[in-house]
Amino acid sequence: MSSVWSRPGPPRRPALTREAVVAAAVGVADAEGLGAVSIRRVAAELGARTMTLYSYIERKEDLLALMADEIAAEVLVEEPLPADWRAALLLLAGREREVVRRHPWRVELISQRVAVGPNGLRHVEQKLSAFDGLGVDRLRAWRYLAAFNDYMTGFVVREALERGQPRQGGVNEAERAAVAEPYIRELIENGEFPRLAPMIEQGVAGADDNFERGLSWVLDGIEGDLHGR
Amino acid sequence: MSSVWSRPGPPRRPALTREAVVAAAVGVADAEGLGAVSIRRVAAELGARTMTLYSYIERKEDLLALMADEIAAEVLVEEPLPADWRAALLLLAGREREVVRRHPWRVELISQRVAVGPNGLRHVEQKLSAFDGLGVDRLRAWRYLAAFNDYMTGFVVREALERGQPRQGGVNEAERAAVAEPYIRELIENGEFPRLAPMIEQGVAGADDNFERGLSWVLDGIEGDLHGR
DNA sequence: TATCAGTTTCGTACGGTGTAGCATCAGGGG
DNA sequence: CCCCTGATGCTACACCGTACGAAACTGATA
Repeated sequence: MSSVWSRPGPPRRPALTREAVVAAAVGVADAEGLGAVSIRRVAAELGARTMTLYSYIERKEDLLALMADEIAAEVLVEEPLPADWRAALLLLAGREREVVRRHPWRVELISQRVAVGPNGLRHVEQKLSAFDGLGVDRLRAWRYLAAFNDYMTGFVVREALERGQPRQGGVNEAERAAVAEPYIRELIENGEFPRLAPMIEQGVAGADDNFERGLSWVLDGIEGDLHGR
Repeated sequence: MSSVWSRPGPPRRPALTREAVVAAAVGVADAEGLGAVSIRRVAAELGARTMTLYSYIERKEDLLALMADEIAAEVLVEEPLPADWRAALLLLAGREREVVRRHPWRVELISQRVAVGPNGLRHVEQKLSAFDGLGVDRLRAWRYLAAFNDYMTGFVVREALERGQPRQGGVNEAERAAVAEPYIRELIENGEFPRLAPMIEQGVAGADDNFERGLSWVLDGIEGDLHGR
C-alpha cells in the first residue's frame, strides 16, 4: 500500500477522437436541444476538460458543421435509386423528414450558415441523380432541385417547430401554450380573424399531415414544366 | 457657476417606450445582424442602462417576438387583395420576400419559436383570404396555405443565406468562400460528384432567380388539386 | 537508454451574455 | 403634505467561447 505521492496518477485517458467529440455533441443535442451544446458541456460528457476539445476543432462553429454532416449521413439512401424520378425524390424526402424528426436541432443549424460537408454534398448529388433519366439540362435540373429543396426546408422547419424541440432554459412548451391560450381566445372573440379563428377553434390547424400531399403538388408543378409547360 | 454638488443632475430622460426599444433593436439587427442584438447593446443605443429595458420586456425572448411582429407589419398589403387567387398569393409572396431581404435576420428567428403576434396573425388572415372566392372548405384552404407557406419559408431562408446576412464575429463571407474554395475544387477533381461538380464549375448553382418560377410550380400543383385532381 | 520534438491535455483568465435582487428616485393621488 | 407605485440603474452571479501558455505524455532518434 503506497502513499498517494508514490502511486502514479491515473493512466492517461484513451485519446479522444474527433468522432467521439461529435458523437457526444450530437447526443447532447438530441437529449436536451442545441442550446445545451456548449464546449464545456460536451467536454464534461467525455470526462475531459473544456479546452481539450480545441485539439479536435478550431471553433465551436466547426463542431456544429461536423454535427450537421454527421446526421447528413443518415439521410443518404443506398443506390441505385428508384428509376421513377418521383419515387426517388419521395424516398429522399422521406429520409430527410425522418432525420429531422430524430434530430430536430437540425433546423436551428439551417439558418446558421454552417459549412456543408462531404455527406451534405453526397446528399445533393443523390437528389440530382433523381433527374438522370429525364433528359433535362443542368439549369433545369438545378431549378427543379431548388424548388424541391425549398419546399422540404419549409416543411421540416414547420414540423420541427410544431412538434417542439427539446429546449433547455426558457419557458417550456405546455406553459407557453397555456400563456398563449387566453390571448388566442381573445382574438377569436373579437372578430378580426374571421377565417383563421374558426380554423383554430375547430382544430383544423395542426393535426393534419400534409407532407406527401404538399410534396406531390410541388412535383406535379415540376412535372407540368417537364411536359412542355 | 455652481459646483457639481449643487447643480441638478441631467433632467430625467424622456421616458422610453416599448416601441422605441423595439425600433432600436430592429435597427441594430438590420445594421449588424441578430447576433449584435443584446440587451446591453440595445440599451446603449437608447442611452439607457442595461436593466432599464426590463421595464418594457420580461425576457429577451419577448424582445425578439416584438421585433418579428414589428416587421410582420411590413408584409401586410392594403385590401382588397386581387380577386384572382394566384395574383393575390403572388403579391403576398413578393412582399414577404422583400421584407426578408430588408431584414435578413428574420430567418434566424424562424427556427427560434418566437411567439406569433397580432401582425403575424393578420398576415395569415390575408393569405387565407386569397382563397375566398374558390369555394374550398377550411381543411383544403389550410392545406393549400401550408404548402404555400412551406415553399416560401424554404425560399426566403435559402435566399437570405445565399445573400449573406450581416454577421458580427465569426469568419467573414469572403474569407469563408476563400477557405471553401480549395475544398470544393478538390471535390470537383476527384469525380465523386459527377452531377454537382459541373454545376458549380459552370456557375449554374447560384445566380439564378427561381422565385416566381418555383412559386408558380407550387401554385400549379394546387390548381391541379383545385380542378378535381 | 537518454533526449528531443510534437502532440494532447488543461489551468487560468478575459470579455461577453441574460437576468435576479435591491436601492434609488420621480411623479401622481390620497 | 406624504406615501406609493413604477421606472431606473448598480451590483453580482452563473454561464458562454476561447486566447495563452504550461504541463504531461508519446513516439522517434541518437
